[in-house]
Amino acid sequence: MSTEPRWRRLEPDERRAQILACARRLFGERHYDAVSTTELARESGVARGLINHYFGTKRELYLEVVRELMFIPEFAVEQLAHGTIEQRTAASIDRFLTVVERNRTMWLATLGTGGGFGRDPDVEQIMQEADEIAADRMLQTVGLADTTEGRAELRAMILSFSGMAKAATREWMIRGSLTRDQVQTLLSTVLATIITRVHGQMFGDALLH
Amino acid sequence: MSTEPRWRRLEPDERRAQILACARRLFGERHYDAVSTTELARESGVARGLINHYFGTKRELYLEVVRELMFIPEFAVEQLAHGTIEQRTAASIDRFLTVVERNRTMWLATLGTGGGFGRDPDVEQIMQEADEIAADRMLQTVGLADTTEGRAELRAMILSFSGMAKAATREWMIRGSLTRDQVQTLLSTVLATIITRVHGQMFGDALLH
DNA sequence: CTCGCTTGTTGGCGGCTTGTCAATAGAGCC
DNA sequence: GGCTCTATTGACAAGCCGCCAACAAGCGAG
Repeated sequence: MSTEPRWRRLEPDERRAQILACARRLFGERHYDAVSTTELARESGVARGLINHYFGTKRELYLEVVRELMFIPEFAVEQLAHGTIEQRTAASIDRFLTVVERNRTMWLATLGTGGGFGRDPDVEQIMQEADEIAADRMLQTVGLADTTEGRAELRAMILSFSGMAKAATREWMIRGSLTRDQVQTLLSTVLATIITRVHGQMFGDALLH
Repeated sequence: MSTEPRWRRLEPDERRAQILACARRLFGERHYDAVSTTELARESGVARGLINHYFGTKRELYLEVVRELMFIPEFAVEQLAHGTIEQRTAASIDRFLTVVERNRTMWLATLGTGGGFGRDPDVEQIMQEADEIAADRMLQTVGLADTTEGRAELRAMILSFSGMAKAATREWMIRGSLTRDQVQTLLSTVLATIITRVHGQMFGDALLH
């Protein structure tokens, strides 16, 4: 009789990726404790114990999924260093929205609740790191990466701004209460305002041109 | 010998509130599945089964906590209908920050991560409802409650704005990267910009005075 | 071709979790 | 005191998770 193996032996990376993909799907459609490791294993076509072997804990697997989702959309950073502040912010926002539009599914997944009760320090930290990377990228894109005066404050305000960017894209893509053009106008106007008026008012406006 | 009762019989509302308070505390300091109903019951000084009796499910108890946290800070809505738009937004933001500062703990708990993977439709919906109430309240406070033209869009933009408000208060209260005054300047300037420039540009600016 | 080694993978055990439900016992009322 | 109502308990069954010893896929050496 044919002795076909009962299971295939995969490279760790491969198996890991396979489980991770499955976890991404399940955690994407239901919340944490409505997904059991038993189901996770069954869907992955794998023994339950293997999940612990690769990720230690259901929770760690979950965090891995979050981490993966947050850091993926690293769109090309391109210097748009010419033009007025208004032009630069407009171009920057346009680029941002295009990327968001293109990675729609992924982006919606990372959006989640939009400021939740989560109260999960680990998730919180992952988000924060991702946000900071995004903020620095934004500073760079607008061509203010090497601002010295009030740099920390500017960065903090960009971080705040990104809270609005998330909420606005949600209005656009999920609720449909704003069009893309309206979001474009809203975000670029506000970003320009933050840089010129708010930051300018606080620290003088040497950085405007 | 003295026959003191082994447990006191309380009014349903009272017992409910007691458990809820305890749940608020525990869910506040640890994430969902790190809190067991056993612990919840022990801390509440109550049998485990009673939790199910009152809330049905651990998860429903959790959602109840979220709901309570989101809707509590209903600060007095006071018409600030005089002054320029700038003055009104400034006053409105000042009021907002004062309330936040006063209910610091509560607010931080509701803040959470600021746009998470949560992926919990129930929590999501609760947040959304709370946000909409807050947005309407904001419209009212600034004295634009009865705007007719582009009302839906204005509301959507206020909702987006509240994403920034949350992020900014986080920068201020948790990370300390902005002072309260800076947040005040940032938020009121941006809010005024949204109303006058952005909304004004889209729909004409009949509503400015 | 076979043996043997490495290590990816399994399967079941132990402890703990959660929802249910019949039984229990506060506390107000007559 | 006794009766009733129902808030509350406690134990039970099902299921979940982390652990770990045993198993076997696949590869290289002889």
